[in-house]
Amino acid sequence: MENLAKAYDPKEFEEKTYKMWEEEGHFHAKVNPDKEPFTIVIPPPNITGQLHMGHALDHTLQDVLIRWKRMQGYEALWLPGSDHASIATEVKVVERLMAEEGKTKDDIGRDEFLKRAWQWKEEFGGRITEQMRKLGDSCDWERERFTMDEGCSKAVTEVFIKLYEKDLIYKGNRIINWCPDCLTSISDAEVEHEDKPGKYYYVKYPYTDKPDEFFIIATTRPETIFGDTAIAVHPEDERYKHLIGRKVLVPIIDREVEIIADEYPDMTKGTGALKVTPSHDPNDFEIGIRHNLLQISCMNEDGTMNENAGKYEGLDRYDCRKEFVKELQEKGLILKIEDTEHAVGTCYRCDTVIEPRLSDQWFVKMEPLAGPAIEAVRNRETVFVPERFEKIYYHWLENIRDWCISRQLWWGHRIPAYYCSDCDEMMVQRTMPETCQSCGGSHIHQDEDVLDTWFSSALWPFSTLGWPDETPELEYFYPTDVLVTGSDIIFFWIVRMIFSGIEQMGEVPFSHVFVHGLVRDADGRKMSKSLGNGVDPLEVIDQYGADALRFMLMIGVTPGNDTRFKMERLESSRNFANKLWNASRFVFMNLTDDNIDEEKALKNLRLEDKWILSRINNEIGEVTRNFEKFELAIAIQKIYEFIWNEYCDWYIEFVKPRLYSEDNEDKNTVRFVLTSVMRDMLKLLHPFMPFITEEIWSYLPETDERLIASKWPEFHDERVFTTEEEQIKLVMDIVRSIRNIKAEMDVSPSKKISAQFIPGSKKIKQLIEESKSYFKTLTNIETIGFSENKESLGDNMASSVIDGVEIFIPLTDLIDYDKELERLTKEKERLDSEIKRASGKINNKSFVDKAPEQVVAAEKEKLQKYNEMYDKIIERIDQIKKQI
RNA sequence: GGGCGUAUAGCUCAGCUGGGAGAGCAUCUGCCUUACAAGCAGAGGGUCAUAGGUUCGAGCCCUGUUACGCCCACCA
Repeated sequence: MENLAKAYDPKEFEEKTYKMWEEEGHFHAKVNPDKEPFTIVIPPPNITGQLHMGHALDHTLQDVLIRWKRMQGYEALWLPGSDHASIATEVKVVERLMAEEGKTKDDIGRDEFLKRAWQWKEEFGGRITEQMRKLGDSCDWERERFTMDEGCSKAVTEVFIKLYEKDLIYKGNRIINWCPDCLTSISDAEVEHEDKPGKYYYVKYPYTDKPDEFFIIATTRPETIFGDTAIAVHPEDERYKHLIGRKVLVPIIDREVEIIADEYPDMTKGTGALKVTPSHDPNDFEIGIRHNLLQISCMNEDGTMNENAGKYEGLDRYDCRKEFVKELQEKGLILKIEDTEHAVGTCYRCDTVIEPRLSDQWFVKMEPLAGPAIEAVRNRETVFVPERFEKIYYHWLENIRDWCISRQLWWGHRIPAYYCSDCDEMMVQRTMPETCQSCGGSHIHQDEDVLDTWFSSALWPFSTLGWPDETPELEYFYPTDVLVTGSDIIFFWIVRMIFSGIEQMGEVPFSHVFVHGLVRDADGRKMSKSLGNGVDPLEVIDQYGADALRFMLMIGVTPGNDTRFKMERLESSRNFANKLWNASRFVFMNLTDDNIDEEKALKNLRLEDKWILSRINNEIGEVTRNFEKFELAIAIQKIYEFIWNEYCDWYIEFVKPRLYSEDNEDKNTVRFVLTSVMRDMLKLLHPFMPFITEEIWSYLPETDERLIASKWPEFHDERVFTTEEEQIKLVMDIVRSIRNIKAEMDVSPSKKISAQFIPGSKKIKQLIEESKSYFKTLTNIETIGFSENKESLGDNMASSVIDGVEIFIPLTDLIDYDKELERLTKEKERLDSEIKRASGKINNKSFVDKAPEQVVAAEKEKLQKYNEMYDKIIERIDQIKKQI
């Protein structure tokens, strides 16, 4: 019989096993009408990305679910791919271009730049998929996709045109979030808000008719004063009511603006009056629309001031603020300056402060799309796990504004809008028109902008399955089942996939959203590049194996909550793998090349055999239920405890003597039980620790299929052995009790001793009699005897009382009665508190009246038991006291 | 400003439907017992943040408070 290597070394088999799975086609899913599909599409990692701990967690969750469902007989598809990550990649390529060639993107032009970007994709796009293989991700690589491949791009154009034709996409001159560093617009979701210290500047605006009198407004952004085109006050504001309609001069530049009435200003904030700058503030923009105000922009796209700022032209916005405030102060136009703290929008990529900017952009009209998306979650077509994330989802959709989808970048899906250079006609269509539909001219050019990366990600669940073509894959695998993701991209991605799926497919893209938290460092900090506290999963895998990493990430976490990465946790995970490895080695060591006779074995099952079969059967039922409820941490915990505490610590120890005996028939039984239970536990563990389980599985006799392709075990009623479970429990109690006595009374564990029992019943006596061999192996009890009463047993004994039996251990050395008394007193006190608790309940009339019958009965039974044990302990204590 | 999460052993965290508080690590004691010292056996250690409430019964449900963390937000 072949056996495992002496030491557990994941390097020996992880890579090899993965290759074997892939070559044998286990990851590939195809349209199969005989099976139910189960589908997960991967959150496509950026092509700029490297595998980090967040991926490791995210992917392990998906792989666990996929492997489980595959074993359950589903046609399980885990569809992999990557995202072109428009802005992130563009930044990288620009950096590289500068570093290697000293050129900017404008130097080389659009076409050449795109060539470099594709080069980047070819070079680094595959990096992460190689890393995913190390982790064990069982993706269907034959179906790998990229958001800018032909099919996905076709889907993007199709969706754009469909939405445009439904008036759900429009082009408009609006205030958008502009990043002066990335030089592109970004969506609301891409703006992060940070509280930053700032100042309130109280600025004096002289009245046109009375230049010596001033109207005071407070602003945090004096540099935008150059764009002021009105002053707004609330129509109900008693302080200002009479001033409505009067005119003031914008300081320094002396532009005449009117004091207008608008509902927007908050009378309790600042001076209650607002300077209106429609080109530099979204609210002011709205006010401007309502009052038909001029839109004067005073900044360039890189955040410097333009010609409207007069002598400040060319100055950076913050330098301008400084200089301009200085001038105002010098001219006595500042009443006061107050410190304040206010939220500032920053770019999520480069952290630059966002400049609201008026420009021509493309938008998706959100309201008609948000409604159905809210409905779908309300009526449970899509369920969030844990549910609390639904609130976040609703809140965002209920307050949504139109989505700015155009980006002033080159890397991405170019907007399918074409313009006639002769007559300015705009044509939105799938391919570039040859002539203008309006004037017939042939000077056509395409819109320069590309689409927000998330526009294509939003289509991922169906674009990857062939849409807009009606493929069999789309028909079979859509809608998908679970979408696994971190809470940070609910807005960016989940929301947009849901409304896109509903709009384009008429059906939600997935039935469950399984949300997980962050992997933090040992001190609870977010892992980040700038902090340099990230732990590289590949290094971890190299050192401890992928199974240990996966196990660590899965155990002891609550869905949606963050987890900390601790080296000790990793070690204990590796130790578990090692434990399983060695237990398996032990089992194989005791097998022969002869076949195991299952039928015979089942007829000859002994107490512990039935017990462990009953226990694994129970685990199968429970673990499967946990899986169904996404309680993966609970499932893995149970499997861990079963393998270590029951299979290894007890069952193997129970059967050792049987394996070393000459009774071949009994050995057959043990071998059957050992391998049968091992088969089931390997199956239960496989989704979590695929490599080691597959490796061990391959050594099991009579195994003609891979574990990955084996059938998930099922609960069987005929494998429930309640009586045996109870009997084993008593045996274990006795063993623990004897071990405890030996340890506490300083008897060497290896010392062979005898034991005397006073059993509470004939049945118990018989059980103890039959369990002699267990006591011998597990506690070194050579001989046992029975007595009717304590008095007949003689002196120099340590003792213990457990439910149903009193145990006495004769000591060869002189017993330390004080120590013994101390031990017994501790036991007595423990019982005492139990009795107090139980009797308190039983004597409480309302408990007996109102609690469920079962609970009351159980409590009564316990109380009786405890009382009996208590009496025996007291007797024993008295007996010892006499002897002292 | 609004919303959410967390608070349980020295540390990191579980605790699934309300019914005698658990794990890993750390600590103490004893073991190289022919699967495993990455191990085995035994032990110690908790007023479950806090104040109320519901209930026969609360770590778990409800309300308030405190601390920490996160998300959202167009208060000049």
